[in-house]
Amino acid sequence: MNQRRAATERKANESAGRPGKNGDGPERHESIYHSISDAIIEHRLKPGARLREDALSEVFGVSRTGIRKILQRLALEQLVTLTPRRGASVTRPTADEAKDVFDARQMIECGLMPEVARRMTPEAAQELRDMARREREALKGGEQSAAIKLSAAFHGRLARLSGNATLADFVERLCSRSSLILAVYGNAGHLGCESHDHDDLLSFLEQGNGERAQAFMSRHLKAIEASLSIHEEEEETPDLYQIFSA
Amino acid sequence: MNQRRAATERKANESAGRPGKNGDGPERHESIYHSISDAIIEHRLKPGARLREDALSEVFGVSRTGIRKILQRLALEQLVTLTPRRGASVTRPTADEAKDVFDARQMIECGLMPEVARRMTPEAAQELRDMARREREALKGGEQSAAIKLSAAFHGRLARLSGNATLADFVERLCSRSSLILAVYGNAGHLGCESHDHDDLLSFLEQGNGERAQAFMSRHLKAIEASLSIHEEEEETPDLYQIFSA
DNA sequence: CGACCAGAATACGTATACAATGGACGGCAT
DNA sequence: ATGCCGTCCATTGTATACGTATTCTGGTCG
Repeated sequence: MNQRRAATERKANESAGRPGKNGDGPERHESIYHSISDAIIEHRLKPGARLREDALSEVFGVSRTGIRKILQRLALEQLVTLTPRRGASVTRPTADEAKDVFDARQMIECGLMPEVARRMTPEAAQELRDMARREREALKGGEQSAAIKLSAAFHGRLARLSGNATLADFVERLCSRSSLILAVYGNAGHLGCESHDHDDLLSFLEQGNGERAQAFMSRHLKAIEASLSIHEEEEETPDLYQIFSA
Repeated sequence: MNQRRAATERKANESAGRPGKNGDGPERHESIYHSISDAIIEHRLKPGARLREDALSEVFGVSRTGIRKILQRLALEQLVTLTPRRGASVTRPTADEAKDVFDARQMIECGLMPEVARRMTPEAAQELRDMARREREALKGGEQSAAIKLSAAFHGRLARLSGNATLADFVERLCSRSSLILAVYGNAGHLGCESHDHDDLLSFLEQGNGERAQAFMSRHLKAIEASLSIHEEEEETPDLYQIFSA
């Protein structure tokens, strides 16, 4: 009955992120994982933020064991960085990593477009249009965090339509990391995806025109990358030398 | 001093996979991880094999906590499957997954070839030629398991030369999974990579001919995939009926 | 003779307790 | 007054113990 004790204390459930759906069951960890990963993707947790194990365990009402498992999963997805003996913190992507991620998205997402165009169905198109609409509304309403998450979800859903689960997983991972990159190198007020880009892309896909969709996706990703201000932040102590010796 | 107790008992060290380099230090987990992952890639642990936590903890002389961490990491790389309440077992890839993996390799590895050709250096070429030679020797000597691991390492090293660490990680993951696929769907005696394919590929890369290297890689991967006998295996108990009723 | 149910054993999931390490603050010496 | 060193605290890493579910086996009933 140890599991129930946390539920009995009730404080954990009150402060949990999603009060409605935290069952006692085994999907509890999944729920916590999504709470944390959403918070990172939505920039509620900013790069560099420390994630202490016992703080998280207290917030979510589970013991440190479960938190550690979730933290390790997030670390393998490179959303958090695990420093030995120092704990976990939200990953701060370097400029090199940012370039790698966008190059990878160029290759994979663009390469997937022809197959996506081939498999596009009216139902899927409708669902994607809904997502694009909600993203536009969130953007207009000033809810940046919701817009970022919806944008990543749009790209992920699109990749999933290709039928290749492995590549879709890769794309989802890349989109999550892109959110982090936007948090570090993005300019406030000018979010990555233009408001109507996703709708335009959908039009090409509904026409079954994979080639134009591929070219458009390429421009789309290039535009996002170009909107970033990539400048290697100061690293460690060495920059102090070049700052004060100048 | 709890850590030392296992070392004192000495039985763990005697039966450990790599007796030489298991320090007490924090890289112990890394060593165990590689022991298990190598065993899977080399088909010493076959798909479907159960991986009991306490058995592993006894073999390696660490407690179940550390084993669980390693098992979860392997699960995220899809080398082992974690069934709730049932434990861990070596993943048995489905035919669909096999197709996804090889399609993904087509897209990523082929797409990487031009950049690899551009960045190829004499030193890197020499290292790759050594790996190809060792793979050929292992194949000739009948050491299938070593050849499989070297082949995966060759493809991974090649991808790493592109300079894109993210895509290189993806390729390494795909190569590991490919080893599993070969174990399930490969024909004994006819391993995936032809013995001189890797050498031929290296020639194109050394010439800086990215286009031909890309085309060759595409044929190379298609050849491997074609050499598999993809047939959905029987699932569960029903196969016993059709085996013994025949 | 076969199938189903029950009990026991085995193995996983979770929490908690303990140990070790790294950082921070305060004191002391120069 | 400042710089260095020692001690304390905070936080993670690891192990172990307990609870629970699943499975295998043995017995009984149809």
